[in-house]
Amino acid sequence: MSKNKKISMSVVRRLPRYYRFLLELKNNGIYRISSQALAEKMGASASQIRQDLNCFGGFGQQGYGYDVPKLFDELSSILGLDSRYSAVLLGAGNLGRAILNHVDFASRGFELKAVFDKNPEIIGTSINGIAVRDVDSLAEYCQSHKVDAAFLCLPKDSAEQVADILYQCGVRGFWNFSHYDLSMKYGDVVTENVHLNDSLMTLCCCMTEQRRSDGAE
Amino acid sequence: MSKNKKISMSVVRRLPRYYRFLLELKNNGIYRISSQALAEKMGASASQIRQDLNCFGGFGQQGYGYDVPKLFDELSSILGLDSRYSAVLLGAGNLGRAILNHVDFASRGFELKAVFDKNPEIIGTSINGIAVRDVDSLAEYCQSHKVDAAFLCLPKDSAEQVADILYQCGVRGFWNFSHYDLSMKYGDVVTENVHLNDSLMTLCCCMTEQRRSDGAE
DNA sequence: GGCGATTTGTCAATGTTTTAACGAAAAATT
DNA sequence: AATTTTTCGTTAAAACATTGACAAATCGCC
Repeated sequence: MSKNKKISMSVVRRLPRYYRFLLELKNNGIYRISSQALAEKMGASASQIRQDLNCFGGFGQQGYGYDVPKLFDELSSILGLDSRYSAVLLGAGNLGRAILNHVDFASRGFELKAVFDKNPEIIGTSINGIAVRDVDSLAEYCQSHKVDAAFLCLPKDSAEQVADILYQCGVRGFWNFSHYDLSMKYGDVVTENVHLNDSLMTLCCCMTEQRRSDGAE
Repeated sequence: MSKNKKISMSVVRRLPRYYRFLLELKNNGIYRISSQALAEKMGASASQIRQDLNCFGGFGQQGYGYDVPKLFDELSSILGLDSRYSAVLLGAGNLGRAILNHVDFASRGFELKAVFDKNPEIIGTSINGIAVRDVDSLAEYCQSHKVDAAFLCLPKDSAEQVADILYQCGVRGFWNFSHYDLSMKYGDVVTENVHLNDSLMTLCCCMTEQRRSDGAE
């Protein structure tokens, strides 16, 4: 049913947001919505919504709109949320632990299998029911277990070291919180970068820009 | 010196990365670099780098390239990192604490002044030397202290509640980790969203897309 | 100090993304 | 059952972003 054209990254980045709004509609018992109504709710243009959804096939119906539960299911499928990608988390520091506690992996298509760190004080302890292992045993673990994805919550230098091991063991998906640029070295991996420091700098930049233009007015 | 044309968001989002690479060059004692060399290092095109930097004025010199320390200083200034925006953090749960411990606010132009939460068990305790206050005292605090920015590390519903208070007290910069859409309601605020769950879904989507196209080959 | 090599700043061309317009299909209404 | 309204899917246009090309400026060398 899906059109065989590559989906642009701009569209992919909007899909999770559609998914969220559809879920909310569904939970509120709304079973039908028009692109216009959804656009107003989301602060987007109706045209964009129709064009985005049409990348994957015509889910709507003229004169009616979109069937909410159906569209929601289609989105889940497009996003691949029914997957069970096995994942490991690297670095059980503040950030890693926050991710562990805060993110619901299962509903996003991942199954967290193991956590690794190099700090002897926390190796052997348990977080959210998952034991923290010694990072030295990473290669061994990856060879005996199929690992699809890795969540990198460690500093740049450590990230560089573990990335090599992970890549050689066939890991091709990375959720990268470090400043190490994976995609520079490995061409065939899927990388999703989350750079918190960059994000905060961007905020600072925009606030400063606004302040300057306010002053200039 | 800066050209009076609005900088596009695409450019702004690249600036922190330039900043990072420039800092590294500077730390390595490299005081001069051409757009070509920087492009290779960053995996970008030389043309893009020249065009990006030129939005702010001609920092380079023909036949020579760019002076690293000078360019670094210019970038700091463009990003506004010498600012001292006063900030408060809302929500001292896992995520909030991780942000507190993990992010260096000062070097990104912010000064964290206070932390608020609604959980009685942690109100009064101290994180990183900053006392956690009762969120009920937020309005009072904001009225007696100038607050430029807020970091929202709480669930959607709570975010909605505090956003109103913050906006009414004049806060115009938001680092938003919640799923509440601030920019929908308030037009004149600067919002930088970090949606971890969306990010993970995006990774899942891209991995699934790759898997599908691998299978089709 | 002159000359070839280097490298920027900028303009033009290309590619991508968003918005607008409209025919066609289905629903709602009379 | 016919007509009006709604609303999609699609095509065309506009806006925006990236890449390529080259003249002009500066550097480094002889």
